[in-house]
Amino acid sequence: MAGVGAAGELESVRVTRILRDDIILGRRAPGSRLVERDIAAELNVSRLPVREAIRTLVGEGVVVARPRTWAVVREFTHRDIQDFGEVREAIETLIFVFAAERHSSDGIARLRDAYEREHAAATEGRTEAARIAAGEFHEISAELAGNEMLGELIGVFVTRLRWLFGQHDDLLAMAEEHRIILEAVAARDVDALREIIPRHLASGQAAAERRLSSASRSI
Amino acid sequence: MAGVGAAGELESVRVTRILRDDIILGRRAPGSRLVERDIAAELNVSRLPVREAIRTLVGEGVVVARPRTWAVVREFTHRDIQDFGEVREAIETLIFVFAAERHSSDGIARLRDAYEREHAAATEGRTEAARIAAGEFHEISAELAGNEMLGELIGVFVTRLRWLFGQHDDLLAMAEEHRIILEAVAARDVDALREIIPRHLASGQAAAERRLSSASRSI
DNA sequence: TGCGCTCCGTTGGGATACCAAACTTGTCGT
DNA sequence: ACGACAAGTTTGGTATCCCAACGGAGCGCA
Repeated sequence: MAGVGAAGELESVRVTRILRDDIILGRRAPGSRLVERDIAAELNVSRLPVREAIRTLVGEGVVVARPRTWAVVREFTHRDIQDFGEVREAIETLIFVFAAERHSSDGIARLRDAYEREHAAATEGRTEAARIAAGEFHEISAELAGNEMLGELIGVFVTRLRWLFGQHDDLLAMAEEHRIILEAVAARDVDALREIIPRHLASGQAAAERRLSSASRSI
Repeated sequence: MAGVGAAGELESVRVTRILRDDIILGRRAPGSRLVERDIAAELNVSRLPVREAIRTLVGEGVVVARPRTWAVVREFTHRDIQDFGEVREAIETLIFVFAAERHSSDGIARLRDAYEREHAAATEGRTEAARIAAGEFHEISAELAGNEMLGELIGVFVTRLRWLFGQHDDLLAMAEEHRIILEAVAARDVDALREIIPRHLASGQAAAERRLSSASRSI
């Protein structure tokens, strides 16, 4: 059965996406088991794509696997969130500073477009759309930074980011912060950015901490 | 034949290490094909561990794989090296600054030990030993930084690092730079570090650029 | 000569069956 | 209550088989 997945998409990619979404959306709780054979049965695929998917998610840092036992959805501690925040601050600062120094006018237009879509969605209460646009805001910024390694780096961390910080409550506040960042990038005001970014991230940090507390288990 | 690998080590890990070393040591040239079946035959394993290994190396950024074709050893451009250098500067600065702020006296002792071994090896012309000690210097620093995410980040980049920057010619100069860093970390002199690190990395950068030129092919 | 197209061998992605090693877990004895 | 042991579970790996997609060589056409 199944046989061919859908439209040329690799099964392993499909499975990865499904599991990743399950984790990010909380359908698979931190600490819950990821049993290859069970997941394979659920999704009507063999163990192979599931294995690939789990490896990928381990690489993305949201799954923990020890040899010869089941993998589990990673349980983050307050400490992890704090550590992650520190690293994130350095990376995001780098991105926006580079973006400020190197952007083209066309790039700024795209960034502004993403912001405006985010703002509109946030205003109208379209939660999901606002989050997607906010994500694009960051993606475009990484692109404007003109450093592909930075893009790869983000790629490794983006799942964790979405998982831990995807719950930013106050969408309007986030959009407003993005507006401020946007203007600073457009004005190539590096000094302002070095001050703004840490504050911007701090608010998401607080949301992540709260989220962890409410769902508290782990260590 | 083969059957059991060695002492509990997973085959996929063993294969990964072999391929990684092949790449880092130049036994597999940039652009050369990594054909699952061939490698499996060479190493007397099935295709699965080879697949895992290739995936891992893709994650480490030294192999490029597109669906349904052979993977190739990544070809780095001057641009890639420069981009990587920029990112590395930010990360390493973060590491040493955190290490300076948070280290214990015990940690400094270990760092000093690594430096002294590096210096001794460099003085006596023991190239390999000097490089290993230099690597440990960085590892210990990352540990002292007290941020596990930073450790994970380094883990993703360390292979690339070893590959691109592993050819630092002047071992004595590198050891001397590490001494300066060591003293700054010990003295918790963050400002000095923010000035030192970029200079430290620039010398390795130059070596990497030279290396790429001499082995020039690629784009 | 130079360009595009087709065809075929190659190659990875996946399915299936099976086995060994090792991790979990529950039980039993002290 | 606690530890050793046994049984069940789960992954890691091997061996095959099949298929779709890719790469390249060769062909034909302009």
